[in-house]
Parts: sequence; C-alpha cells; structure tokens
Amino acid sequence: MNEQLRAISELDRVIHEPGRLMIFVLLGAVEECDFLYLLHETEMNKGNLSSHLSRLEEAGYVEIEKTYRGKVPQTILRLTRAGRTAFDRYRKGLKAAF
Amino acid sequence: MNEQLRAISELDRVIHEPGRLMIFVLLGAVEECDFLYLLHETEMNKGNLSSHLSRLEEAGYVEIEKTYRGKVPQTILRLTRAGRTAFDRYRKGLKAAF
DNA sequence: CATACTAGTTTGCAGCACAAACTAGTTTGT
DNA sequence: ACAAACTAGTTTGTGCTGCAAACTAGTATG
Repeated sequence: MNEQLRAISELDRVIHEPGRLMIFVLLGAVEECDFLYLLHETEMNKGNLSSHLSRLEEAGYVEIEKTYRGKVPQTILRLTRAGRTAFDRYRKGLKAAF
Repeated sequence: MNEQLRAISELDRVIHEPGRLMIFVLLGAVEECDFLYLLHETEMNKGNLSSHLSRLEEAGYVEIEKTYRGKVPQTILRLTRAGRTAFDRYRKGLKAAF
C-alpha cells in the first residue's frame, strides 16, 4: 500500500462524516458558538445536529456547555484541544491523499 | 451557508467512503486492473472489496468485466466515463472545502 | 389559560460497512 | 483416481450510524 492510500485509510472516521466536517470547520474558526448558530450555518435539522454533537462529545472532540440566555436555554459548543489536534491531523491526511 | 460548507455538504457520498476513495485513486491512475491488484493495494478483505465494487457498479462509476486468465476466473475493473467525471467533481469539491 | 413558540433530545428506521461463511472451480499430493 | 488444499471471488448476517419525525420541557403570547 502506498503513502496516498495509507493516508486515505487512516482518515479519522468520526471527522470524515460531512455533517461533522461542517461542524469542525465552523468551530475551528471561532473560540465557541451556540447550537443555533451551527444549526443555521449547516442547514441541518436539530435532531441531526444534536446527535452529531453528542458523537463528537463522546469522542472527546467537542465540549458541550448548557447555559441560559435570559430564561431561554442555550447550548454552547467548543472544540477541545484534542478536537483541534484531530482536525489538524485530518487535514494533513487529506493533503497527503490529494 | 457559505461556499466552503456548501462544498462539504455536496460531496458525493458514494465516493466519500474511504474504501471506495482508495479504489478511485487506484482505478483513476490506470486504464484498468484486476480484482487482486485492488485487493493487495488497498489491503481490504475480499468481501469488503467485492461489495464496494458492486456499489460502484450500481452507481454507474465502475465497469466489472468477468473473464479468465487461463482457467482461473479473473475480474477486470475499469472506471466509467461517469466515474471519472464524478471523481473529478469530488476532488474539486474537496479543494473548495479545504 | 390555552395556544404557539423555542431549544433542543430521543426514538425508530433504513442503509451501509464490515467480516465470516459460503460457492464454484482448479491444482496438488498420494 | 480421489481427496485435500488453494484460488477468486460472492453472499449472508450483524452491528453501527446517519437521518427525520416525534417528543420534552420550558417560555412567551393572544
């Protein structure tokens, strides 16, 4: 197996999913943001977005902080250190592959 | 939704799967090759490779030609025109996204 | 005070990737 | 000649996972 194929086969599957890739791109560009921002930017539905975020939390890539804006519940999202590192590796993998 | 996210969300899911990406890279580099070449290069198992190839045939991206090398059955694989086009679009999409 | 809205989460299902088991035929060993 | 092992794949079964619909809990509105 050559370098290029190796790079492809080692791509992190948790990140590789397009829905989650979008989340990484958005969270990678800011310190933090809220659920609704991601919802609007990605044009996913809530259920979908919610489960992708849970998956990313589970993987240790995203921190989910539940708070309130006034009386309204608000969910703040943030990439963890591990999340940023993993995303960097993913992008390097892509570059090596294409 | 911005350009970058749009590019991600429009990535062709049939191609996006790493196992199939490897097949595209290999078939993209040659006119045709056989099953065993793909098997060794990708380091997949046969079942896996076989079903990915069926998926790609179904999508119209790969042609599967069954022949013999002497008395031994041999399967020749080849990207279709549609397959090459789709792979080009996929790579452009990736570039637009990263 | 009930109806509608907000901000999500949970549930149910369909599709998919994966490996183990199977198939069909060929070669090798005795 | 006949069985055992090998070759070149395909089919089957299972568990995961992406997705949307349905649900929950609370808030604002008519």
